[in-house]
Amino acid sequence: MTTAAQRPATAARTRQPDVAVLVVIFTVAHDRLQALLIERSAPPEEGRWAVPGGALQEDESLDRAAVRKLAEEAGVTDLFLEQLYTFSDLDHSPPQGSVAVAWFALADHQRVRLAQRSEWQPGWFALDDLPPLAFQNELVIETARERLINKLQYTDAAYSLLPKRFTMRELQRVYEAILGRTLDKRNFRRRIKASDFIAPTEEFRADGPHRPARLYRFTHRT
Amino acid sequence: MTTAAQRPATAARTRQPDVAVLVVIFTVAHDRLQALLIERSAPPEEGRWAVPGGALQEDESLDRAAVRKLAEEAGVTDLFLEQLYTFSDLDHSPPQGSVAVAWFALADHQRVRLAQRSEWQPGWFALDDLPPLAFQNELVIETARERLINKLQYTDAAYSLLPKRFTMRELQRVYEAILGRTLDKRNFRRRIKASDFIAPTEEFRADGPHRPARLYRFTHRT
DNA sequence: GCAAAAGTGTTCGGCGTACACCCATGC
DNA sequence: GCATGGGTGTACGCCGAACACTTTTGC
Repeated sequence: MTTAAQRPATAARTRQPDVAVLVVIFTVAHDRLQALLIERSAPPEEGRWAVPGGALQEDESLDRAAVRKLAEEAGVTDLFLEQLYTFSDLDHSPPQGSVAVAWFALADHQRVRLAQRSEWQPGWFALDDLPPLAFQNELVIETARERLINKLQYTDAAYSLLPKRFTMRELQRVYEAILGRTLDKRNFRRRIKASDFIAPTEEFRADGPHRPARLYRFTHRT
Repeated sequence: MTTAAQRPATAARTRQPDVAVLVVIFTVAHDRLQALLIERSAPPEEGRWAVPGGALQEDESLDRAAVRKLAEEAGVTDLFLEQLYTFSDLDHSPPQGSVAVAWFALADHQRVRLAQRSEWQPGWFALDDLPPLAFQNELVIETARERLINKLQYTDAAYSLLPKRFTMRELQRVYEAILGRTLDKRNFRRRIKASDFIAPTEEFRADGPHRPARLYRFTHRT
């Protein structure tokens, strides 16, 4: 026996389950980690909020479906997007077998342009202040948050949460919002500088009665 | 818009793609990391080998499908099994949209009882000596190997590769086979003992003209 | 000149790594 | 008594964490 992809026609007693793609879209705004949610204005689970998602379109690969969702809901492309986990039976209503492939994305809040619709309006919610969610989406979001915290330790994933030029302090605030704790300024700067993820520019930004801050850029992407 | 699981009937221009479950089953035998493969005795990809898998059965969740596959192919239950990644279009034959949810499992070689069939015979292959594979299964296996190496660093995943009682040397050989390099005996023992994954027993095993080895057991599982 | 945020160095403990010898046994 | 694998301790470099003061600017 082998996979359906490998031998589609011969397996006994199978069915073709629903396959959905979910995209947890994170941003950091007002020093808080936020997720994009959409209000369900019709049953089932009417009035609750849910992670953006939808069925796989015809002849569409998973990655392209995730990219499409991101463009549809947040009007952005070309940012951090990674597969998270594939959930089964999130609606836990027998008969079982529904499959939802969850992804998570990181978006610079300033660049996002939310979809405008008459129904199913989207909105940002801080992770520590989520509304009632549909379909066990708490689980999906929490899984995404854990992965994000992990990714942050050893990748430059944060590039996707900030504009092209940013100050060290802004970067630190992003890290603090995600990790949910304050960081020591000196240790943070040393660690980040040693990481090679970012490089200094010759630009500075003055925004108050204090010394202007040097601007940095990510080296790897954007 | 929301997930198919969440709103199955309304998405436009969707299809129900094939959903398969793949299980990469690893074992360590003869000091080598090996994977279970099945020979395809019919087209497509006849004569090539593939990771065990099959279509999701009716009303079956992904986890149960993976557990079932493991029992069918290797005759084992109750071992390390973790979702790996969900691949799209492994057969890369348009029309696209096939979905394969890959898992990986670790099995004690001594406990495995391979399925006996007239066709589609299974066999073990060392990872550094794989036969020609079907459907980009190299990618699946390599992804699994990377995850396994990672898991080994900070979990007790190896519990599933060894019998209930084992010597330090046996454990070290398992680690060495997976990591692909030799380890320092003293450092290995210190690190493992500090990890709390294992505990010493009062049993010893004598198997040659030398000092008998103390047997250990995993604390967390088995 | 003062308020406000930017920027910078040192100390310490834990952890991974390198490395060499004695111990218990079977024959 | 010797060959064979089991079993142990120390020194060092790196990294993350704790911690306080000086610099530059606007008003």
